Amino acid sequence: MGRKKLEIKRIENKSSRQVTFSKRRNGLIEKARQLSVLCDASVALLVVSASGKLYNFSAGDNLVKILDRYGKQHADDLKALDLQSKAPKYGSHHELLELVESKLVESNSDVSVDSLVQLEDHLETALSVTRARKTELMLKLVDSLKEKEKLLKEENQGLASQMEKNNLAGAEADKMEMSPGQISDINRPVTLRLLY
Amino acid sequence: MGRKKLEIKRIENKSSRQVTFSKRRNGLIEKARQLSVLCDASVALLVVSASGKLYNFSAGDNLVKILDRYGKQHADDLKALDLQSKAPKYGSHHELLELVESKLVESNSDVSVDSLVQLEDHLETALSVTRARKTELMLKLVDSLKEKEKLLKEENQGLASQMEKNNLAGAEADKMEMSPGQISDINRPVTLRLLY
DNA sequence: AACTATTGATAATA
DNA sequence: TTATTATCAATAGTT
Repeated sequence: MGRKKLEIKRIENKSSRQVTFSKRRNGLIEKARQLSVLCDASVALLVVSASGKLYNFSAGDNLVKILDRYGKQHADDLKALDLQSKAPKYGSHHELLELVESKLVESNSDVSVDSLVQLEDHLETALSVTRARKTELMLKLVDSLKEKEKLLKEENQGLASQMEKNNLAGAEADKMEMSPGQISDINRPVTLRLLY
Repeated sequence: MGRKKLEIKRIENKSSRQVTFSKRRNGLIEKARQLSVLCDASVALLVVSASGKLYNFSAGDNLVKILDRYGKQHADDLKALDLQSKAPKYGSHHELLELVESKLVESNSDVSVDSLVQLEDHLETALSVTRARKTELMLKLVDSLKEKEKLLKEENQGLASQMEKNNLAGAEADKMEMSPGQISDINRPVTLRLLY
């Protein structure tokens, strides 16, 4: 779409790569917006430049909802993420507060509205990503607890039925301390009451 | 880019909306791929169709890495922000809805910037409340599941020890089908392996 | 799914 | 960066 056909491979010239990045990034965002409007869809787009700067866009729904949805459908892919977040790399509470404070001072001394808008955007994206991860982690925790519960119930039932079997065998010999009736009326119902 | 200029607004005809969605989604993904290759960038793209189906694409890095990277980059700022959402107690859900609704009616009849600023404040508060409640409810769910787990474990242990007791009594009479050894070596360890 | 007439995007350029 | 414009690419409507 230009004066010449361009092969799709890394542009070696640094400045034209930069120009192309800027143009195509804007084009991509516009296309995303159009898709969202035309087809009533939600679109989230994250672009990280080679220099590490992140650009984000979302339409039709906020980024949180889209990411949440992704998290639910791809929980398995995200295990690595979970593991990383379990070993937090954050400093102490005190350190964090100091950092935030310094960022705020920074932004207060900079009077440009544009730069504040940019900062707002970055923080909002970061917040969205973090919220999505929080939600995802909590959902996974709930799932794992439910799974544990299921296994425990199975185990419990297995033990109860095994016990009943043994009790019947014992009753036959009339040597039991506790009758089968006591077991099924007192012990088993406790479990059932708690779980159903 | 077609036989006719297309206005960028929701396509009302369902089937042509579907066709356009499919075409443009593919186009968007191709553009994302090209940007990634040409400019050595990472791109993540999530698209949710009106019918709720999710399509995702990423290039240059996998989506998890892109999200994770950005999350970490700003994790420090966010930790502090999260702390804010712990304290406050708000009115009922119903009250809140009424407030928001009344503000919306107000703002539609009054276009002043001031009133919109006020509305923004109110809505942000409502959003915070909703988030806080979500988190609170999830934490409660987690707690209740953990409590269930604890009770089940106790129950399980009770059953196991009761069973062992019965088995010993039975063994004395030499009428057991299953020896105590089988129970403690085979049945009990399964529980332990699954839970710890 | 294909096919094209058109519009849209953008590479080179300034 | 921003603007221009000659080209190439995407796609809307059609088969």
